[in-house]
Amino acid sequence: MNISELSKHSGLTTPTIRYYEQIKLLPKAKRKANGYREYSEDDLKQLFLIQQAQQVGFSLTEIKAFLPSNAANWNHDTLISILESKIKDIEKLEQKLATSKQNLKMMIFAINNKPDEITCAENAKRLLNLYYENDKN
Amino acid sequence: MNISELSKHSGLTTPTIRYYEQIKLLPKAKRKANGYREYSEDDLKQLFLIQQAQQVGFSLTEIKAFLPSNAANWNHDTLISILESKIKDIEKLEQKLATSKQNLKMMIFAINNKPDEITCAENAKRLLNLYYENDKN
DNA sequence: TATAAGTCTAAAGTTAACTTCAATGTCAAG
DNA sequence: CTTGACATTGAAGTTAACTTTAGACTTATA
Repeated sequence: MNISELSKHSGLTTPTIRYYEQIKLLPKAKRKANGYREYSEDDLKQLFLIQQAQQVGFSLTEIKAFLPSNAANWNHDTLISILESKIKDIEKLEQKLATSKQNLKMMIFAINNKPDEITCAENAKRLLNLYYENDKN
Repeated sequence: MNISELSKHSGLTTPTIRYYEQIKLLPKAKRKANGYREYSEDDLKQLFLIQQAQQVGFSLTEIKAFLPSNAANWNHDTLISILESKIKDIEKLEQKLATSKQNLKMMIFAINNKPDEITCAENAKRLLNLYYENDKN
């Protein structure tokens, strides 16, 4: 497929795809006789993988290091340990998300139950404290 | 406390703290007679809150919109709905993290169980496919 | 066959979130 | 009373991840 088709399927713009090739996040694309890039399903899969990794907070540099297409450069144990450390990263992030969610729920509760006699400014301060107290536990 | 003390407690550098004031993520600091900024515990709490929100993927602009110190500008219902939408964002992200973690575990499994007869390059392709198949479910 | 749509490249521009710099002022210790 | 650590400002520089621009070539459509 041409680059615009890959763009449509992947949700990335064509300049972004070319940029990814440039920074070696994608292998150098095969070229047709006319010089146009030619892509396969595998490229599309790789773009999905990249996007997913990116959405959960990995930088393009990190992603590059752990793409299957680079697997040939790795030794087995290094690879496994990289993957395992990524899992740990994710678990840390999951923990943070859980805390944040808790905090947000708490703020909603606090706002809904604001004592009538306090002002907005006082309430803001109260919320900040609530939020913070919750973080510590 | 002085800015360097706030820096130490919060883990942010002093230029970052001044930068946050500049972009109004922090209220304009009170000044001592000599012109030095003077901070309170509340500022520290706010910095923790900011860092936490940032770690789970919110931009500084988003964070600014939802800091308790801005609560006075909001109306009750808008505020609640912002908070609720943040919770939804977090839940989406949690979903993505879970998928990614699954994928990583699968890759580890696949690597450990690589059939002896296939080459590294073939294995890489196999991994990419495994990864992608897993995403769809 | 002309004109629009798609592709190419290299290079410059953009945005977020900081960091670094330069020039200057303040304070605490010996 | 000077030396070193800390503070101030405004402005310029940095990095990641793109996007936009410009100029040229190719392909599909009316």
